[in-house]
Amino acid sequence: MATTYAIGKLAKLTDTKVPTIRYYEQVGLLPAPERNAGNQRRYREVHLQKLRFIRHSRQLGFGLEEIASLLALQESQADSGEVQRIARNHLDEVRDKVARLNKLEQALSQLVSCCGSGQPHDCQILSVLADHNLCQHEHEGR
Amino acid sequence: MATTYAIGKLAKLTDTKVPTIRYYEQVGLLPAPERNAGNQRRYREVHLQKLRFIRHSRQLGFGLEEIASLLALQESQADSGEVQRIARNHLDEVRDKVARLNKLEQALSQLVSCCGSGQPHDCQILSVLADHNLCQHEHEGR
DNA sequence: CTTGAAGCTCTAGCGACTAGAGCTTTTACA
DNA sequence: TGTAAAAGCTCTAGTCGCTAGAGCTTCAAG
Ligand SMILES: [Zn+2]
Ligand SMILES: [Zn+2]
Ligand SMILES: [Zn+2]
Ligand SMILES: [Zn+2]
Repeated sequence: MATTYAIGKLAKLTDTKVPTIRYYEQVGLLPAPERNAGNQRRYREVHLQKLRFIRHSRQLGFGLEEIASLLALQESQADSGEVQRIARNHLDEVRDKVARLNKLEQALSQLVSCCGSGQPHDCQILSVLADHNLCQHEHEGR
Repeated sequence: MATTYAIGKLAKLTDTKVPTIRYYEQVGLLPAPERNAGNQRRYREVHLQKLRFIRHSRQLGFGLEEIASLLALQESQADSGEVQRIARNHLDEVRDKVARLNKLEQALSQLVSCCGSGQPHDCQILSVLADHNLCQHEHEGR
C-alpha cells in the first residue's frame, strides 16, 4: 500500500508545527486525511505536496485565502490569468508595505537622531512623539 | 470650570474612532475619565494630550505596550535612557522588517517575471510555489 | 416634547496561528 | 507481555489592535 505519514512526520517534512497543520485542515485549506483505527490522521503524498505548496506560499507572504484560490487553480488546470492576477496583486501589496515602512524608517531614524553622540543631551524623543508638528515626516496610513 | 470633551469630540480631535478610544481605556493605556450624571465620559485636556501621544506613536509603529512604557516615562520625568532604548529597539525591528520585505519583493518579482511579455506562455508561478528549489531566493522568517 | 444623534455595555470577529488541559493511542524497550 | 514515554486527539482560549453589531440610555436641538 501507499506510504502514509503521521502528523508529526508531516510536520517535520514541511517544517510546520503540528497544531498549524490541524489548523489548516480546520479552515479547509488542507483536505482532511483518512484516520487509522485509533482516530489518528494518516497523510498521503498528495497532502505532503499541498502542504509544501501552502508553506512556500506563506513564506512568500500570501494569505490563506489567496493560497486556497491558488490551490484550486492548480487543481482545475485553469488558465494562468487568475494565478498571475493573484501573484501580481500580492506583489503590489508588498511594494506598498515596503514604501510605508521606508517612510517609517526615515521618521524613526530622525526621531532617535538626537541621541546620536552618546553624550547627555536634551532628548527630544518624547516631545516629538507628543506632537507630529515637530516631526518632519508624513508616515500616515497603515 | 475646565473644558471637557465628549468621546466623539475627542475622536474627531485626534482622528481616532470612538471604539478605539474606549479600547485604549479598557487596556489601561488611556486613564478612565470622569463620567457625567448620565454615565458618559467627559475628557479633559490631559486626555487629549495623552491620546495625541498614543496616536502619533501608533503611526510610528510602536506597539501599545511600548507606548504604555513611553507614557509612564513621560510621567515620571525619568532619564531618557530607557526612552532611547525603546525607540532604537523599535527602529531595529522596522529595519528588520524592511529587510525581510525587500527579500520578499525580490522573490515575488522573479515569481511573476515569467508573465512579463503579456504573451501566452508556460506560466511557472504554480510550479515555483510548489517547490522552493525552483525559487532563487531565501525569504525565510516572518 | 419629541426625535435623532450620540453615548453606553457587552459580545464576537478579524488573521494566522500558538499554548494548554485533559484525555487516548502508539511505540519502544526490557 | 508489561510499562512508560512519546505522540496523537479534541476543545478552549489567548495573541494584537482594533472593529462591528445588538440593544439599550442619554443628550441636544428645534
Ligand atoms: Zn535623544
Ligand atoms: Zn509624525
Ligand atoms: Zn507566468
Ligand atoms: Zn522560495
